[in-house]
Amino acid sequence: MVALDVPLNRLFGYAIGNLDPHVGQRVIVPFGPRQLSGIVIERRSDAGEFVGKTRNILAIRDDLPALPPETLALCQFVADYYHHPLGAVLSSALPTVFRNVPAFKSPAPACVYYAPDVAILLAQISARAHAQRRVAQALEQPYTPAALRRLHDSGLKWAKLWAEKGWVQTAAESTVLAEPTPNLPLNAEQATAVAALSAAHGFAPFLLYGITGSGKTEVYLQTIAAVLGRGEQVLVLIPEINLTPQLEGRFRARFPGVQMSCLHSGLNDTERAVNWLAALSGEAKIVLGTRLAIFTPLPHLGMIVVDEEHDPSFKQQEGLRYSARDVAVYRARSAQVPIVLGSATPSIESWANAKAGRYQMLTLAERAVPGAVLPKITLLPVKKAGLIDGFNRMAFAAMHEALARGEQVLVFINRRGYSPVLQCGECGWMASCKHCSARLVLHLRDRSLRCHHCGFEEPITHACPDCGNQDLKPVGQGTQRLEESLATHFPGKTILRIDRDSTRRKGEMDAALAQVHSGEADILIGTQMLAKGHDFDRLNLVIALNADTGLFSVDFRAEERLFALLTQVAGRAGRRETPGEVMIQTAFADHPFYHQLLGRDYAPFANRTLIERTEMLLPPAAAWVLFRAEAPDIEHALQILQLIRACFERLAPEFLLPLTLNHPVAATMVKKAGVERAQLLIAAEQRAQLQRALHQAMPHIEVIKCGKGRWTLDVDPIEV
DNA sequence: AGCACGCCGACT
DNA sequence: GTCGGCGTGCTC
Repeated sequence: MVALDVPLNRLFGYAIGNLDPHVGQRVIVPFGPRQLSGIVIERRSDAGEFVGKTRNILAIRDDLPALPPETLALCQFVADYYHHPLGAVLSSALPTVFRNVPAFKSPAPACVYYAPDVAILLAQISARAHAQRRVAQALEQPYTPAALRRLHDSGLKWAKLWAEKGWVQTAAESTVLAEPTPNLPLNAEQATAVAALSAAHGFAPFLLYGITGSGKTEVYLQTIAAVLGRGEQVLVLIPEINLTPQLEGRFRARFPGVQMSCLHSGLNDTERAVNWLAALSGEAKIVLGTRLAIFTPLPHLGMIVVDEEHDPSFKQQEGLRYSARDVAVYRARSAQVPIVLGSATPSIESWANAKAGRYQMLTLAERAVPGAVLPKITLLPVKKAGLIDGFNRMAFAAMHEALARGEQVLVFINRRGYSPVLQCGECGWMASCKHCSARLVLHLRDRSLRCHHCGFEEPITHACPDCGNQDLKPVGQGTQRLEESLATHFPGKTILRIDRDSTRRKGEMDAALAQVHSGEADILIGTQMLAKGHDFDRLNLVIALNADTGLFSVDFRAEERLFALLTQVAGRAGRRETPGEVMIQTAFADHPFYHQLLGRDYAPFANRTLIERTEMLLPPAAAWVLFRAEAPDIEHALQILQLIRACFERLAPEFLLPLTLNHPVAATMVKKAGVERAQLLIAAEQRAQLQRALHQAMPHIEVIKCGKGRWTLDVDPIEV
């Protein structure tokens, strides 16, 4: 029986001929008129019902090792739980080389570049070649070609050039010579956490709840040292952000003699395959990667770490909609190893598990740097009359003071473009997208109106199409407009805007960050992109605008995400000894949310949120699945969902009774990229009840004829 | 998902 | 007379 990447929820049986395929091996099989690459799932002695219909396996691909049974079992679990065909799960879980019919050729062994004496190298490089100097400085530590390329587009080219001249040396990756960076001293809480984690054995889930700057990474590093000491492998999952190189660097510096495999979106297929194979063979002791890395085969797995476990990027939002965090917990249980979920703002799901005693909570409430204090948070009211270009006067005053002290200021606004709405002053018409039920965003820089949902773009309209009025007004504020108004208020100051528009091209983000670090920029304007991880030495004042938009969302998880976001934004201020200051402009200063944010303690917020969820039977107090349908018109989409709902209604009472069957409704944004969308929510108190019902209903749902429409299933959706 | 087969409109 | 539109149906 072979699993193939086709959207059919079954395996396909083939005759083996004179071949001897093993379970887990990759085979090439005929499938209709084409040839596909598949994975052997099972060997059966009887041909059973397929007598006369079976065709022969064409070839066994032994260029890649067979998948170990644990990996197959993990994929089978994911296929069952997320109701996705096993072949499709395998296809998204494995490196692309497994999908291709041509054989995989292993590339030349990896090497690293390093400068034995950085001073000599730097002396050869012009003082004005900032980028080259940055790369040269980095070569104090050994760098792989991939890491060099990430450092700078031409990083590898320069390193090769310097190697020819003898200033830089190469070595096989495994023979690295650097001294490990020393362990940082632990405070009492960190020491307790490291001791508990290092001593854990068997399946033991931990929630490492540590405030920003409490030194969670150091806890991971010292725990990992203990696991490596036992000769076991460690899997570290991290969110999908551009911080992988920093973390990778820190790990490599701490464990210089230890082979480490990175698996993230910055790698090409070959690099990915090589790292994956190193993990499978057991050579790589540390695997550091984004959500996809959860499927990496690890014969000697000893521990799993999920850093920033609350981060939404652990949930894949298309195709196989799995949660890498949840799969990680399942994997830790089946492999009987400890797992650490770390966060300053844990997901309410994990919080509930800790409160119920299913996870052991480890708390880091102190900042790791002695004497470092938490930033002071102030709420500034937004009263229309008192605002200057969207700013409260106090915010301006604070900015003036900070700039006068020679510090940097970060203004955080989660809205790019010039203004989110272009409106007619006469009749109230607003520019909206042809293909989506959404407003067009005004981008003055390239004189366009753009849809942030489908990418539609058109030139700015100068007269109202409804009433002909020529006085169209931009309403509201985006990053570009903010940049413009701050330029007039702070003449002579360098303003740097960092959003998706200003960092679209490769390398622009790094260049912008370098500009911040070199001190060239005085005022930073940033969106979400800037909220995570980046440390700026001279930044002590952060101002957050329009935070309220997250407060009254239709999505019940919006508050939780806003808390995490503002905590991260606040983390940018005063990372060193100087206390930072965070000013949040809000029209709802009395809201309990802000009350708890000001307390700077996530626990009361999480506890209140958990009580609310329990009272309202929302996750994690209930299990949810969401069917989404899309079609050229909304009626068609709703009708598909109605047919799906009917499949549940026909279930036997033992399956039907535990369910809450809602009715199909139009999606919050009905129309997106030209298709109309609807959704159907089905809930139950227990995940298991929901799963049992789904397994009963799916065979009937799969045969529904959808015409021009289509449906998808999202188990444990995180966005509704 | 692909890819074939199949049955009706506008073209050299 | 054909080229080609995309509806339907199958893949061990």
